[in-house]
Formats: sequence, structure tokens, C-alpha cells
Amino acid sequence: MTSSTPARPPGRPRSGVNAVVFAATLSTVHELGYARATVERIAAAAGIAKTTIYRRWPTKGALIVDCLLDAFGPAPLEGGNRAEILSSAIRWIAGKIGEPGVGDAFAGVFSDAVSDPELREILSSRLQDPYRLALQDVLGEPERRVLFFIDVIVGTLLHRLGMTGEPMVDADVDALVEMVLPAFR
Amino acid sequence: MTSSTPARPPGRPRSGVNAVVFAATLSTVHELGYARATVERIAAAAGIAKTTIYRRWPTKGALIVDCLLDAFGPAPLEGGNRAEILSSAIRWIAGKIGEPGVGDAFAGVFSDAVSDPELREILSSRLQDPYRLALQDVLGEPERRVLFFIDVIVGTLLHRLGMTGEPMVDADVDALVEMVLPAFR
Amino acid sequence: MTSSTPARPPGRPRSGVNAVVFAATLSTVHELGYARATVERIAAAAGIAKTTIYRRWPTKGALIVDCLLDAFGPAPLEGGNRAEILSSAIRWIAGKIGEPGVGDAFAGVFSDAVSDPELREILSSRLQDPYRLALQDVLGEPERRVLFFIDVIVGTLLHRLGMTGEPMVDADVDALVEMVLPAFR
Amino acid sequence: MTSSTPARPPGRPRSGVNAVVFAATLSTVHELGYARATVERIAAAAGIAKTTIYRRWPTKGALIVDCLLDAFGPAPLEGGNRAEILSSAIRWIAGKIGEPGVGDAFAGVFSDAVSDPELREILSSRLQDPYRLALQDVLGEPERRVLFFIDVIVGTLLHRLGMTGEPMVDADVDALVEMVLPAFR
DNA sequence: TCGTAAGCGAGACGGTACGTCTGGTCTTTAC
DNA sequence: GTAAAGACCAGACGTACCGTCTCGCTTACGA
Repeated sequence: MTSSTPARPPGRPRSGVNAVVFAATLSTVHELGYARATVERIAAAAGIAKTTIYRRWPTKGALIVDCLLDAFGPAPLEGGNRAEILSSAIRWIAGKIGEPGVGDAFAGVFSDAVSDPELREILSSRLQDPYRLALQDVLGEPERRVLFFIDVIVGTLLHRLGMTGEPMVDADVDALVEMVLPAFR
Repeated sequence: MTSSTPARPPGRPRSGVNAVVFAATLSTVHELGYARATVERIAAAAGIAKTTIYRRWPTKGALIVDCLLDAFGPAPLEGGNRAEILSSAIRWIAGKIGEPGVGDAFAGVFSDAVSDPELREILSSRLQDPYRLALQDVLGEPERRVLFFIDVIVGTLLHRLGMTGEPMVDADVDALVEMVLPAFR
Repeated sequence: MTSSTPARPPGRPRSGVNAVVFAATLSTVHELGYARATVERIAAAAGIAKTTIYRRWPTKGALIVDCLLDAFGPAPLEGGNRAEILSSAIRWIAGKIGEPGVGDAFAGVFSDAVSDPELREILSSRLQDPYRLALQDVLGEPERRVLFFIDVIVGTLLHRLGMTGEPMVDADVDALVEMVLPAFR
Repeated sequence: MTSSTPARPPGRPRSGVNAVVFAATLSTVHELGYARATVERIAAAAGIAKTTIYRRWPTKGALIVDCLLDAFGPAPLEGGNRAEILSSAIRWIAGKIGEPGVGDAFAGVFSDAVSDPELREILSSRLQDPYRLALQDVLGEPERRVLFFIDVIVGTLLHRLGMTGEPMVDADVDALVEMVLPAFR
């Protein structure tokens, strides 16, 4: 008789290093920038071996994506009318991208994905899709419209960060909200 | 009588390599993607030595920036009212980013610039500033507004390209124009 | 009770690459000469990656010195009177320098060391000192005398090799022995 | 009507740059060592163009050889008995090799010649042969003996210079004389 | 209690770019 | 023809990073 609970896999269970690695990743990226935040340095900062990272994530890009997933958490899309939802979502992602390390990491993977179709697939399916589906759900908009919305918001915020090295200031985030809202009324 | 034309500098004049290199750069990036378009391969495609490239451009990033500068050429900002100017500028840059190699190269340098302040400076001053100043001039808008405009337009286009690997389709460029125009009326 | 054998160090043990590299170095130098025996070619001949060589030896010169150390092995200084010891030492080093690749490699590093103080230090301390100390020991001569002896023997043999491309013939080695012996009686 | 005085060759006569180049070569080699004394730096030190050097000497090695030829001048082999001739020749070459730049340049070309048969030929025929022939002449010894003599003297002096970076001290030159003389009595 | 499956640390290894350097050739102008 | 100036070619050097592999050790479960 097979147990209904999924059988625990044999062997030594994984220790809880994920959280440590995520923290080490963000702080290393924050201090050294994306390119100089090598896997070896992240592992050293986390106090673990490089092999342990590569056992859990196949590439540096996949690690960063999971790290961002962890840093973002679920999007706050509850309640209110469409304008409130959109506006709070924009401010939420702008805030996240402004957190130390997060924006750099985001811009970094995004950049790598440009010349790496596999990473692009990971980025799109693991990071973008959940939020896209949630937005489609709460807004009742078709996929194409939501993708456009994400392009505008995230693209603008990353371009600002990439060009200046600093996240977008609140005043400009306000302008972004005001520009976007009418288009999604 | 001293000649008004500046005296030609001594030594062997530079051969017309720049154009060849730019063409080789775009085609190589188009075929292999940004990361795999190595300086060595670009030189080979151009039929010149790697040292010749490094004599003219200090880094791969600087080469790409100059290549983009050459590919973009002057922005068409003449004539018409503000709406026409903005709309044609958006369609112009969207078209450029859609040209084979150009978008990949743009997204690639942009990505590298994220973790390379020096490249960021080059990108900002050599590539962005000319168009920013021209826009300030023709629109009579303050620097901050124009930078915001550029963030939105370029950021959105690059995000689409980076996430999907394909340039934005015309329908979405239309939507972008319609969304942006009211904000800059 | 603690084991008397030293615990094996952690990590992947080094594979037996050194011997392969040394053989590849000598044969490559023998075929192409010192200058054209690039690190990349040596690595290719050894069937390993260039980085593996640079992980073990900081420069090409250090590799050659270790290769020579391996090729020479311990000097045969046992037994007999001073004349026999000196004579057999001279014939031994003359023979070694005549081996394919060894003389070229020796003359090559020596040449490089002329304008490279760091390499000179490596050459002197790693290659010359062991034999010098052994000679001081077995001969009971002061350092200065032994250094002079080495200068004469090695200098003469290398000059012949460098000027003609061929190792010194036995008849001249005999003459060298006969000339040197009285001075060290 | 042709003038009886030898017709001056057409075109711009060569200015007296050879002496300047030789001086610049020695001082550059003295300051930077052989390898870092690039042709470009020597030209700069001489205040002339690199092209001018390459028009007169086919390679860097040939330049150095001619420079040494100029620095050495004719060997003082006159008068006295064989012992005096040999002894003064040894002290003369030891003194020359001790001059700033000369020894380094000598050891440097010699080193390069190891892996460059053409340079070896130049070195042998242009630099060594004149002195060898003069020695054969004055000593009445066969070529093989004189070559052996040169191997011992020059080899020893260069080995000392190459290994220590300093020319041989007088006491050791004395020892060299005493060791060699009996063999050529 | 013992065997087996897996986690983990340490570090060697392959591969691939990068940017630097040098020797030597070629091209242009001026004298 | 000689010289200056410098562009250009070819190719080596040493560095950095990624991702894989190989060990030995440790932790857990199951028979």
C-alpha cells in the first residue's frame, strides 16, 4: 500500500541553506555589483561550498531568479478598484527594485538573459508568469495587455536603474503611475 | 596665407575600418547573440586584427556603443507639433531596435553597464545624451521630463526584447505611443 | 591513537598532470624551440587546459624551471675522490643538456631570466641552489668557489649550445674537464 | 662630366643617427633590461621614428648585434706572449660585459638566438667571427680550440651576469684567467 | 547495527573570453 | 631616397569566471 503522503526521499535531507544563500546573494550583489558577484564569492559569503549551490541551482541565473522570487514574495493585488490595484502594484515593484541588491540582481539576470535563451525561459516562466497570471486574474485583462503593462513598468524602472545606478525616485514613480493608469482604465 | 583647412595629421591615415567593424559587429551579434559575439570573432568577421579594434575602442562595450551610435544616426525630430514629434521618435527608435543585431547589441551593452560604472558613463554620455539634448531642445521640456520619457520608451522596448527575444510588434508600439502622448501634451 | 600517515587533504586530488606536462613541455620545446613553445601549445600537447598549467605554475618560466628540475633529477655526486666527482658531475650535466629539449629549455629560461629578476630568483633558488649546496657539501668548498665552478661549466655548455644550436661534443667536454680539474684540486 | 670625387649618392643623405641609436639602445637596455627595451622605446629614447630603425636593421637582434659591435670595438690583441695576450683579452671582454647595458644586451641577444637560428647566424658571423679570426691569427690555434676558448670565457661571464644580474667581480675574473691559461699554453 | 542514499566541503579541472603587449610591416606625407 | 608618424597584423601572455568532476566525510533512513 502506498502512503498518501509523498514518501520522504532517502538520504540525508537538505539543510536549510536556501535562506542563507539568498541573503548572501543579495548582499554580495549589493556590494560588488552583479558581474563581480561570482558564485564563488556568494558561496563564501554564505559560508558554504560552491558545489552546494550548483547542486541546488543549475546556473548562476537560476539562482538569481529564485533569489528574486524569494525577495519579491507574492504581489499585493488585493482589494480596491482597478486603479488602486495597479497603482499599488507599481509602487510595490518600484519599492522592491529599490531594495539593496534586488534591483542590481534583477537588471543583471535580465541582461544575461538577452544572450541566453534558456535563462530567458527561466526568467519568463518562473519569475514573470506568476505575477502575470495573478494580474490577468485580478484585472480580467487579456495576456497581451498584461504583458504590455509589465513591459512598461518593469522596463522603465530597470532602464532608470541601469542608466543611473540609482532606483527611480518617488516623484517619477508617481509620474509613471499617472501615465499608465488611464491606459488601463 | 595659412590654409583654413586643418593640416592633415602626420603618419599613416586610418583606413576606413570603422564602417567595416560596425557592420561586422552587428552581423556577428545578430548571428551569435551579444555574449558570444567576442571581439576576436568580430575582428575576424571584419577581416582585421583584434589589436586594431583595441586601438580604436578601449573595451568591447565602447565598441558596441559607437556601433549603436552609428546605427541610430541622428534622430528625426523635425517638423510638426509635439505629438507628431514624439510619436515619430518612438516609432523611429522602435524600428531601430527591431533591426537585426541592433536590439541585441543595445540590450547587451545595457546589461553589461549594470555592473560596470565606466561603461554606464560611456553609454549615458555618448549614446543617451545627444538624443536627450535634442529632445530637450525640440520639446522645450526640462531634463528630468525627457529622461523620464527615455526611460519609459527605451525601457519598455528593451524589456520586451529581453523577455521574448523579439522586438515589440507594431500594435504594441501603437499602444505605447497612445499611452505616452497624453503625458507629454 | 592518531594515525602516523598524514590525513589526505580535502578536495579533489590533483591528477597526475605534472609528469604529462613535463613530457609535453620537453617535446614541444624540442620540436619548436623555446620561444615558439607557447603555454597553449604545451597544454594542447599534454591534453589539458591552459588554465590547469597556470593554476600550478605562475608563469611560463616557473613551469620550465620545474620541468628542468624534474628532468635533471638529483646530481650523481657519490663516491670517489674530488677529481672523479667533478669529472662525473661535468659529464652528467653535459649529458643532460644534450638531451632533446632539455638544453633548449635551459638556455631559454636562462635567457628570459636575463631581463626578468623574478624569474632569475626562481631559477637561482629552485634550480641552481640545490646542486650548489650538494656540491659545497661533497667538495667542502666555499660557496664562492662552487658558484664559480657552476658558472664555468654551465656557462660554457650553454654558450656552445646557444651559438651553434648543438650540444658540446664529447671531445670538448673532455677538454673542459681537463681544464677545470686542476683549478679545483 | 663626372666629378673625380666619389659621386654623392642621390637623395637625402643619412643623418648620423647610428651613434644616437646605439647610445639610446645601451641606455634603454641598462635602465629597463633587455626584454622591456622595446624597439619603440629605443626609438623614442633616440628621438627618432621606429621606421628609421627598421630601415637600417632588419630585426631587433640585428640592431643589438651592431650596437655591441660598436661598443666592443676591435679587440686589443697586440704584443706580448700568448699568456699576456690571452689574459688581456679575457680582462678586456670582462670589462666590456661589465659596462652598463652592454652585458644585458649581450645576454639578451644571446638568449633570443637560442630559439632563432637566423639571429644565431647573425650573432655568430657578425659578432663572434671577427674576434675568432683575430684570435686564430694571433695565437696560431685551430678554429676548434679558439671556439672552445670563446665558449669558456664568454659563457662563464654571461652565466654569472644572467644568474646574478651583476658582472663578474675582478677576483673571479682573475680565477678565470688562471684556470684558462694553462690549457692554452 | 549496518548498509545505502544523499548532502556537503574543498578544490582541481576544462573551456572560453578579455584586455595587454611586442615585433615587424605597410602607408602616407614631408624634405 | 630618407625620415617621421603611426596604422596595422599576428600571436603570446596572464586573468577571470562559469560549470563539472572527484574525492572524503557526514547525516539520515530502512532492514
